[in-house]
Amino acid sequence: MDTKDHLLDCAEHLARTRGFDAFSYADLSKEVGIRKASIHYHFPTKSDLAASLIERYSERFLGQLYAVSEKDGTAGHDVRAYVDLYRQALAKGTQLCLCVSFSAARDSFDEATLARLNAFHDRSLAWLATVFEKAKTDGSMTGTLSDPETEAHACLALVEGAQLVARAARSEVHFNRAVTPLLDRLSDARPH
Amino acid sequence: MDTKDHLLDCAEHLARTRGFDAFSYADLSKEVGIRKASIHYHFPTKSDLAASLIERYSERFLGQLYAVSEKDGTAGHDVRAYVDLYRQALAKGTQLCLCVSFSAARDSFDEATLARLNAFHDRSLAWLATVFEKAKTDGSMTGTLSDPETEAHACLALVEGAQLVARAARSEVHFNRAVTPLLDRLSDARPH
DNA sequence: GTCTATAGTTTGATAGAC
DNA sequence: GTCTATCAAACTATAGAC
Repeated sequence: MDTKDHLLDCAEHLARTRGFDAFSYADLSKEVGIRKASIHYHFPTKSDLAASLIERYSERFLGQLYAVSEKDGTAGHDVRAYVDLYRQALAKGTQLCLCVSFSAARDSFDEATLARLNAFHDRSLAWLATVFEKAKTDGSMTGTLSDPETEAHACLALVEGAQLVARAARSEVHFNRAVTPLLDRLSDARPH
Repeated sequence: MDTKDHLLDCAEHLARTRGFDAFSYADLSKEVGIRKASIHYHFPTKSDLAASLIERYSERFLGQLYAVSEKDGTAGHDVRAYVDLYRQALAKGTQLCLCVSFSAARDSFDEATLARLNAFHDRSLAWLATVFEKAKTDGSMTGTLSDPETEAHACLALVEGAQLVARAARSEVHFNRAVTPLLDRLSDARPH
């Protein structure tokens, strides 16, 4: 079971740097240190690997979001934590988060994996909507004119796009620049 | 020269739907109606094809942007036209624009193609910055608190992310929802 | 669970006829 | 310019020994 996790770790790294369609079992074999055939024992097809990757990523990431919102801080704090997760995943401009990588390769996946990808986005949007709903009452954000669901869609698109463009330029600065107007709307905004 | 354009058209379509790493010369051959070997006459390597694709796309898209800003309308009008270009490229949730597709596959390209991709983003950002600069004086946008370059980064990230997420869900509505807060800041905003 | 060996297919790319 | 024919390499996946 330890080998399986190691395989998932390396496969996730390859998917986030090269893209899911741009790495093979041979590449994965080299990174993990076992033979190609042994990978097929754990993940019979690459499609199985994709399903396991998005499932693990989704649980892990959403778990982090729920941990943030359980802390009972301001909505501004929650939004900042959300943006921080995407900045961390960017890894100084070298990687995408798995959901951005998988979104780009969406036509390569089967229905089960696509369903999990869509479920991840839906649950992210639901989490964000509750945060923006909270912002309406705790006063931790300024200029929240649109309804919470709409703000949620805009926030998700912003961080995913910021990550994509920043990785293309290999520049964390591009990410920070793109999210500045959002972070500036938080009333507990720190100087930058 | 007509065959070359036809090849570029089909290759662009494949890159924008499946991804650059997920189509082959065999796939392209079927769409265009000539044999694989004939494609190599026009584009000796797939790397040459990538370079031609991003060059043509960049000239075409930036040409459309300059045509918009030459019209001497409000900044609000320019931003709306910019968002419209990305909505059109989304094709009802079925395609990405080439720059989003290429950004995701960036590690598959050589230096020349990467330079053209980065140049496209830089020129887009420059165009957007002049638009947001104009917005400061013509009063066609509300709540423009950040400086023009920062607003440009946020706008680019928003439309690219909105397109990526909307295509993943095969839903134009996701795109429209994500860009609503931006469009609502335009003083000539239409009801929706 | 991991290995060697290999099947069967597809990949990007080339040679040479027309 | 397009074709047929072909290449070597890489691909996903399987069989069977250990």
